[in-house]
Amino acid sequence: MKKLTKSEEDYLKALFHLIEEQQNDEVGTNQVAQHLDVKPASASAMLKKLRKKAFIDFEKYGKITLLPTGRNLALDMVRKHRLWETFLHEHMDFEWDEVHEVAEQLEHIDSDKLIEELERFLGHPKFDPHGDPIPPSSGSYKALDKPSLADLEVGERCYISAVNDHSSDFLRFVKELGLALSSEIKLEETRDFDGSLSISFDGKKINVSRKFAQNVTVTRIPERK
Amino acid sequence: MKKLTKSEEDYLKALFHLIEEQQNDEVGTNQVAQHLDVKPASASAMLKKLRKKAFIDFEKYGKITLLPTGRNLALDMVRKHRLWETFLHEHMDFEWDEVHEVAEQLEHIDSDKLIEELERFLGHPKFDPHGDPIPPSSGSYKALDKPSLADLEVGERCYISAVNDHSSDFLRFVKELGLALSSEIKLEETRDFDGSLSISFDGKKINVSRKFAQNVTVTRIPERK
DNA sequence: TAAAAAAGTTAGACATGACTAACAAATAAT
DNA sequence: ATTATTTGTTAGTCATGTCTAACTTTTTTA
Repeated sequence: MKKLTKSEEDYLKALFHLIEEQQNDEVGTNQVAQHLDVKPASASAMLKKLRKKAFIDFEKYGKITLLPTGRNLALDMVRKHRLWETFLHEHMDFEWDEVHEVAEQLEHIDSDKLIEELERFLGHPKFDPHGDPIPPSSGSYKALDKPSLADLEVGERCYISAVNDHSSDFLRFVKELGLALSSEIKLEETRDFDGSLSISFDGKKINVSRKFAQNVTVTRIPERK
Repeated sequence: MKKLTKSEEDYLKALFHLIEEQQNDEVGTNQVAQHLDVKPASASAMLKKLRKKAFIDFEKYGKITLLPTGRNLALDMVRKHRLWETFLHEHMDFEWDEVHEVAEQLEHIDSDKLIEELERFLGHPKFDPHGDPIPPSSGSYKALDKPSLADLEVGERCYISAVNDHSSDFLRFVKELGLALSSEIKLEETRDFDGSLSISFDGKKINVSRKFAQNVTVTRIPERK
């Protein structure tokens, strides 16, 4: 799992907060832009990038959804932010209104060990200085985060390990395609304009939508050299 | 004093370390590049930028010098790095060989208060986990860091408050120009290709070299609107 | 001291992530 | 239902900091 840029992390966290704050989960480009103090055009570009990486999803002109992977990453940022705020308040003599700005910087420090140790040092706090809950380490269920067909790189091969949509509609479609758990699938190409994918298996090559691909959990086949 | 970018800080710290490590202070572009794992061309560009900001000095194809301002900033980075290393080692259970990488990130956190508090929290340590000395806060003498003629922005006005080169050669030249402590000087323009400056005073407009300007300490005259 | 090697610079390209200006789509108001 | 407004997108620009390739200067060495 490759490292995110500071900006990518900021956007994911912003999306998470906007979804939390508003009871409804109708998050739009302009809200994100305003929250991060950038212009809508900039947000638009970054959101497209995050969609391509399958952290979020949205249709053109539509509302934005945090996908599980993106949500986990956002939770991780919130967790780090609140642990650092607690540290600043309890040990560095920062007032509750001083902690945010510095925590905003500290949350981007990349070290799993540091965060684990920090949590231990602080005595596994459940709440930050503002009374907001500190999310638990996502380490556990992050490990369980299975890749979907949409997470593959072009050229990668995989087997289907599960399907996540149990609607008869979806299952019927899978069957119709001739896809089975034993099929060795290869990702042939992805199309940026609509996120759809081309896959091949059993000598056939077909197109599937991104939505479809996200609902198919897979096991990667290591590249043979 | 405007904030430096992460890269600028890295380059200043690299220069400081290269000068320290080698007994001689002959630091070149390629050494800097190698130390920071970038190509010489990249280092060349950044060094030019730092020279323009008067943190360092060097002639084309020549060796690099850290000017006082740059040295202070570098010392600040070293101080922060070593304080964080101490923190990681003593409180976060990091081994001596694990601290560096994370401290490398933490040293760029921008908060004077945090560093002061961290130092207090650690009990004002004199040495880091590797036994390297932790430089004292430069806060004190940083405040005394007087701007030179070369630090002005184009259009700014100032009075001369002191000259730093006491050679008769230099002093004779100042007198010859007709410059006096009471002269109101305005920086007219700067030329990137050789760093020289155009200044005006008493109705005259003259050219001086960057070396010259760096040896003239000034008091800024606030802009009148 | 003249050729070879090393060190340093410039020019031009690229990625990231901002911006503005112009346009398109969706929602709200009359 | 047809404007008007808000929301979102695209195209093109810019700054930062990196890169490669080609070139120049300095230093080494034979």
